[in-house]
Amino acid sequence: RSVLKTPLKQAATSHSVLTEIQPDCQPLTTPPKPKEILPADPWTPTSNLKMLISAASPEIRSREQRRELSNNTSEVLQAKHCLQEHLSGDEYEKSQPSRKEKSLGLLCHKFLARYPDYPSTAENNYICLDEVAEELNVERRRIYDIVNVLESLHMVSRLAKNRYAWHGRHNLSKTLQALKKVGEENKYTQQIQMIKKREYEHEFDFEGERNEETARSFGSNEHSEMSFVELPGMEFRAASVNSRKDKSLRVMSQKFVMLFLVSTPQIVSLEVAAKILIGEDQLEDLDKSKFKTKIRRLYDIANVLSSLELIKKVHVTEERGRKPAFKWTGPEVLPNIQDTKLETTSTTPPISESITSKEQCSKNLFPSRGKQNFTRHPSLIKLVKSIENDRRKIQSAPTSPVKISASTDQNLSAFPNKMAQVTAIAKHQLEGQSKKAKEMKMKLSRSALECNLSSPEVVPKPEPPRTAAPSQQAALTQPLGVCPPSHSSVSPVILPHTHSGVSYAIYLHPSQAHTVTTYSPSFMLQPLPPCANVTGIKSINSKVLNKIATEEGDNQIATDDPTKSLTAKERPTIKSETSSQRCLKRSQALQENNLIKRYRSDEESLDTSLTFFPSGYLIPLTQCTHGNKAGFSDKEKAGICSLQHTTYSSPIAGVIPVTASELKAVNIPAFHITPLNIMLSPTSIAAAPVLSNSCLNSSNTSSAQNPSSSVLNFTLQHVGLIPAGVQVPANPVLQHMPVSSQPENVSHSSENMNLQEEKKPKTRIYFLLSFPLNESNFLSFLQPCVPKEPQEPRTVTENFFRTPGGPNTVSSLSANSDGTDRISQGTLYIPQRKLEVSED
DNA sequence: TGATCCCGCCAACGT
DNA sequence: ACGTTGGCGGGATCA
Repeated sequence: RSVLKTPLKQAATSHSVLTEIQPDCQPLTTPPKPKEILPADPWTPTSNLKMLISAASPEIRSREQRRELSNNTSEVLQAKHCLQEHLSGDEYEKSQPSRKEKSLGLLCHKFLARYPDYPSTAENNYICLDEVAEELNVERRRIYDIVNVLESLHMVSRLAKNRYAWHGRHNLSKTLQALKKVGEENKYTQQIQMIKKREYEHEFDFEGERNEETARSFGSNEHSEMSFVELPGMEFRAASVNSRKDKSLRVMSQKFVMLFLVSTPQIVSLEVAAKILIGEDQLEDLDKSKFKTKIRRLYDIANVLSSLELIKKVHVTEERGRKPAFKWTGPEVLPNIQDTKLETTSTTPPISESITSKEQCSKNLFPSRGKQNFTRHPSLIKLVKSIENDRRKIQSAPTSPVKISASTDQNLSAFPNKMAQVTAIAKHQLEGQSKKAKEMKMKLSRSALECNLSSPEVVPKPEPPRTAAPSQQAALTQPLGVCPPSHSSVSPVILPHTHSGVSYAIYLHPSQAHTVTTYSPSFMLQPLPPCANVTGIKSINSKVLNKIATEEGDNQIATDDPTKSLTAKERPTIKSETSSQRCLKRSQALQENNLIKRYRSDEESLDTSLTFFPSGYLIPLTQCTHGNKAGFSDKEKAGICSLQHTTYSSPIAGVIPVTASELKAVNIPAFHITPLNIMLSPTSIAAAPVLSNSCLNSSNTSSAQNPSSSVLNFTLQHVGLIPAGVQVPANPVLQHMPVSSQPENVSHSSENMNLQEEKKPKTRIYFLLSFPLNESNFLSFLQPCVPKEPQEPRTVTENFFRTPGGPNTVSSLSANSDGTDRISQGTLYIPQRKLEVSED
């Protein structure tokens, strides 16, 4: 036993060195290992020891242990050491109590080992911070570091006070897509170049213009927005209550990730990252301490991301010297825009193009801010180029191929030695699960579409074998970016995600979030699939309406089983009807009534509903779609489609008879949006531009989109974003624009979108704006963004919301079984997955 | 030594 | 008041 568990720990304290030096002996110097109880160490979840230990306060106990143990430790260490050697030989790894053992990276591995990469919806993967802290034997503070980063990736979401829900990598691809998009919007690429340029200049000392320009462009606009944008968000739910300022870590983490996603080489040095992150507020003059602090934080984030295998450390050799940097080793994120299905696995999307389009978009969006132009002095450009070239010389180590699932072995190899063992262990365990899931996904995706992603595995077809379940899961999981096929029904459909499909809501302005919340509730979404399986997503919506609140509470629970979720839902609100069918009907009816117009959807129509979250970060909407499509009846689809088109033009209002609450629920669903939703906080107008940018990409046609203010108001109110009395004007606006569902429609808009055209239908996008806009602004925002690939609509999602006005809902929510307070805040959120199903 | 980054104080916020 | 979150930076370790 000792072997297993401890190996890690003790092993060489710091590393091999120690071991070598004092292999047997006691570690005089540092009491290395003080560690706590040995047994516990093994990250094994089970470790009872931990429990025991936990009894004492963590710190105290840890310290005491250290002291006490130190003596023993040496012995232990030796033993372990031996063992280790046997085991792996060299790698004794780090286990000791040494600093490394305590590293965030290792801790994160342990943490991750406790949960599957692709948890099934059914399980209640909820995380109790206290428990985790105890089990892992660390102070809670450390767990926050991990969780915060995971939150930024939507791998976890906060449910309540000490609770978080584990989503694993299901939403990862979407999140990454959203982040990429935002990063592009923010022009991080340019910012990076500027920074580099500056550095370069400094060295050589150029003239002034550069500085000024850069500074300006840099400083002024975008960042600020960006920052806000980034607020960390969680996936679906907003769970959060995020009150605090969600500042740093979460946001920082997202930004950091964005940098990788927009960088061509996908390598980002800490220095540059720190500057950009800081820069947002203040241009360059960073003060040193600030810079230093930022770097520290980046290390924290990087450790977690590294544990996730999204990045790995490398060194960039520039003119100056080597600089620590990180290379993205995560999945490639397809640009939305792009065309669809490529088969290439590799990444090679036309970055330049995308950027360009983006830029344009941004310009369009923010016309006023002209400054943005990137600086483009010729001379500068040259510099930049040269720099970049240098940059490319990075030494990165091996990169691991990536992602997807690589086989276990590969993954292992990739890991650093130290961690490797540990990780490996954990991973192995986990991998089984994740791997399977991945495979399934892959298969599915492939079969469905041929995505590009990268899946190593090639199996083209989905196998039916496990299928039922698997398929579902796959759907749930969201495959990495794949594309989507649109398609029809069933099978492939699910695959949710595709990048293109990504919809996300951006909430700008963190602080605002509160505010936002206020007025807006959230609304959300629904998903449906789960319940019925595929069936009626929409129906769900209706249900949702009814009980949204309840659901939320359920959601955790619900998550597990769609079925259950339903029931749960029922109880609260609905109760009876429960059957999903009914829901569906209702929902359908509502939808139809309400709204919606349809658009053409064809099969593809996605149905989807979206949700908006008030939360502050980027939220990818997940969707659940899986079932939906299939589930939906044609009519629904039709109805939906129709709605959209008209929607703005004519407010739904007339149509809707339903109660507000219903509307809320319904509306969204009705809308069916697949596309993006963006919420801006009112305050941050500045932010707006950002948003717009995103939209930009898509481009668009401006067309018609402008909704009249009245419409907006109406919509918003119904949706619950704003209180009934409130008028939009200054407030948020909601709109949605349909893009064409089909390519054609889109096409007109811009070339950017071209690609899309070919492919499938496009999705529609809706935006929610919370800040005051002018009409003119508004228009710009409206522009539809079409995802590149249209994917299917996936959608579903979650739902719920809270409204300011709707205390009821809220309260009910709060009632959740969990007891969590999540809702208390008003936000709601719902279980995304609940419906999902998966499982099967 | 510079690169990393653990540790934990203590403030902000919630309850 | 107390508990939860988590910003922040000193200073210990690592390389």
